[in-house]
Amino acid sequence: MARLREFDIDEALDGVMDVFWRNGYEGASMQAIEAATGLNKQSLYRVFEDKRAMYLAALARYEQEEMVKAQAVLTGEGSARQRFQIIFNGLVSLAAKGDRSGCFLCNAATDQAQLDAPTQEFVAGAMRRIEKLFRTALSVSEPYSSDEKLRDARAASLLAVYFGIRVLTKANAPLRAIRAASEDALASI
Amino acid sequence: MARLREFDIDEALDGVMDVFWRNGYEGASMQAIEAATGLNKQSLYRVFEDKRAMYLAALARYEQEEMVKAQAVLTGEGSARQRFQIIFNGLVSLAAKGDRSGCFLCNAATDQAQLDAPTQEFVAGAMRRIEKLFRTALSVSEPYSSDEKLRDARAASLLAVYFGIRVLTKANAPLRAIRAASEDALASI
DNA sequence: ATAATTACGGACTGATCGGTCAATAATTGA
DNA sequence: TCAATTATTGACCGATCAGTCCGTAATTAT
Repeated sequence: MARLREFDIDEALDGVMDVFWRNGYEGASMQAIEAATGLNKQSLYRVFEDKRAMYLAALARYEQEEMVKAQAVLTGEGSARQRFQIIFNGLVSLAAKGDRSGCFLCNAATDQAQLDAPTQEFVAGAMRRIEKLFRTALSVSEPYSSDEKLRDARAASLLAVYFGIRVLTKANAPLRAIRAASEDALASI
Repeated sequence: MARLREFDIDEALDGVMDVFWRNGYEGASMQAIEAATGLNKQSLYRVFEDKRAMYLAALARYEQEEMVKAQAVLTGEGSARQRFQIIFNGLVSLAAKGDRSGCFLCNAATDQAQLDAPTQEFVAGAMRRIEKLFRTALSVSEPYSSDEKLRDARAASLLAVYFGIRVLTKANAPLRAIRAASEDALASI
């Protein structure tokens, strides 16, 4: 008995995500979000409580999209090293292509995690989920399949290298450094 | 022939740095900077062109302070591994103490590097300088003293782990993960 | 002392911020 | 067809933003 919404929420979220990703929470103006989504503010405020809710929803969408991709690779075929090779080589070739957008989750960690409790909770949770996925991927190969302790340590270490590479990328570090960090990490597996 | 400035620029810069460090560029209001420095806006604008100049000056001061400390350790005594042990253990105990402030340079990389050219240039430069310092530290021990290629790769890798740990810290990752990443990195040296 | 100069601090600026309101358009069930 | 409901839109809100102006205080050379 009423008019139907004309836009798709997930499509709009892609625009919202893009603005927050590039500009950070405070740097993202509602004006920019309107432009990126092609929607009027009010249409967005009907769906989301406030700017903060848009941010969290965008973060959740980012994680979901990235996790699907990562999961496909890390729970797919090949040895543990081969699986991580796909992930890390992906980072290197992204940087090589000139894509310096970095990682939205990583941005959220440095930008908002210490200022907003829900963001902190979400980011910490997302990182735990990535870490768990890393562990699962390592588990398919020796010595990780038999040494749980080593597996967990290596998963944490790979997580750190992963975020480190994304920071280096966003800082326009030379491709050489990004490639070296990636290859060194892979060699350790 | 004129009145003298009553405050110390570097002391003021510490306050400025603190606000930008915690809140990011856009999240830092001049009002907050006034409160943190105990100075009136106008006193700051007499010294710095604008907010952006304050940000860059704060970044420069951060790098200078951190580099002095890092240099003392990394060009000091002990094997390469021992030197990095001091650095990485420092990160772990900082996190253990509940200090989740992270790294200002790392924040700047994710927050402003892609939005402001001077910031990007500065951050990229600072990272290059840290990388160089890492190389120097590695050079004192075998096999790095004889294998330049391995040394450079390891320096880049350690740089990535370093920033990764700082991101994990700011995201309130469990101390266990931070410690594991640190120990794994040290074991690789 | 006084003239010259500069620091200080609070009032002020226009612009933009996130968020809301109210008038209008569209859709639905009855 | 019409009553009810919701989406859309642009105007609008007070607050805050970065930055400026200007009257006053302080300092120094003369």
